[in-house]
Amino acid sequence: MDFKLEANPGGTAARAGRISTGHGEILTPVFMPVGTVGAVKGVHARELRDDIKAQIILGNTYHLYLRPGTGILRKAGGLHKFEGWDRPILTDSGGFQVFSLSERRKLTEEGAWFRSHIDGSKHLFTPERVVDIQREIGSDIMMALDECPPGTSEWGYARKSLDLTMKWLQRGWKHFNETQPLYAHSQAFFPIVQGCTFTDLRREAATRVAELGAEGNAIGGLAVGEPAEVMYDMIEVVNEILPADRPRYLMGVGTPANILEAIDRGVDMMDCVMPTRNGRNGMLFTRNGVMNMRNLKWADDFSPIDPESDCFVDQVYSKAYLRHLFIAGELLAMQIASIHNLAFYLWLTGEARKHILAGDFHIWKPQMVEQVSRRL
RNA sequence: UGGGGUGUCGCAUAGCAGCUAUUGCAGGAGACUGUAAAUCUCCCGUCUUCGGACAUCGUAGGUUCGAGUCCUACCACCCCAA
Repeated sequence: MDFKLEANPGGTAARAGRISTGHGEILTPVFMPVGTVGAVKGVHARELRDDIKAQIILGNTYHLYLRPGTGILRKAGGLHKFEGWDRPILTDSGGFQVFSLSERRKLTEEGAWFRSHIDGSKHLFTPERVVDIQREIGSDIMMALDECPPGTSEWGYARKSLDLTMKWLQRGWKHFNETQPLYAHSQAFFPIVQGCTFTDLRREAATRVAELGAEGNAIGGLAVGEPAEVMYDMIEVVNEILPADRPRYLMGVGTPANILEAIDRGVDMMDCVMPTRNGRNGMLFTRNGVMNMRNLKWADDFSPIDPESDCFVDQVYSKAYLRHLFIAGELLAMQIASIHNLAFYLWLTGEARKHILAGDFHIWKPQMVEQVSRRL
């Protein structure tokens, strides 16, 4: 993997860059659609490529390990072939499941024990095992195993948690360097900065992560219950330390406004389930604000979903029709909403890139933040 | 024209003397941030100073300390005979 910084204009920490991987280039800043179980829910590969213009998508180690299992993925020749996606893939390590499945797991120094949410069986995720599984998945970018503590955690817990994450990081990094890819493309390993909402812990974590010299670095443990302003502060603190010549990945963020604020603070890559999950639940993100498509007010609004978008679904379908599909419980409603939202997120990060390259990002951003935050 | 049955918030249901009338659907709104999520929460008779207040089980009477629940009449619908 290689990263070229193309623009880093004054007046903002925002930057534009270019990541090359064994599955092609990624222009940054970039939003990465989430495809946890080997599928971006409700969206197929041609829509991802042609309508959404996705450059890279996610998969999840925990979910793919449980089902279909690494045996099947190896037989398939890796996740790219299995799911029919020939562009880059990034896999999360299962670290987020340490957070989201907290009632079903137990942490030890050795690793994280999970009781499967599918059949209740017990599994141990160690920093080494998680690298091995991601080798079998064949993702272009793999993530370190970490503990993602809630945003409301106290300093004492955050301290202990960070120590564990750092120990796991050393082991995962060592194992990554001692193992080889199983398929014919290279893989990168991204360490993750934790430290909750505490500046001292974040600085320490960022310093130690930077020392590894990985091909890219991630910021985790944000947008998990803390106020947005605190999240922005933490991004700033961390990005002052993380190397400028490597991509920075902000994990799991966020709303369109969150994404613009993160880019403004020097973040290059982001992912989030919001465009797909909220889309399935009737919420549309647009450049003019947010719409709840189930609301009565759209029942007779026959204007296009997004008149300014050149995305197929935005031009062809009306708001009234989409509302009808949601009220009728039709699958198509969720597909249209997911495609629209992802296309919008990719448009937004693409537009940010254009304005960074043009040198007027600092003017464009505040106005766009205001626009996308409206409730329609 | 006889005989039998049934009427509960838009629809469907539970309740068959004990105080606050159940549940589902439909309808309205909100939530969702490295996906256990096509999920979850709230509202859904009227008024409210959000503490409550007042109504209400086809209609009208009656029995009873107390009636959606029992009795009588009427109305409506359904079924079976002609």
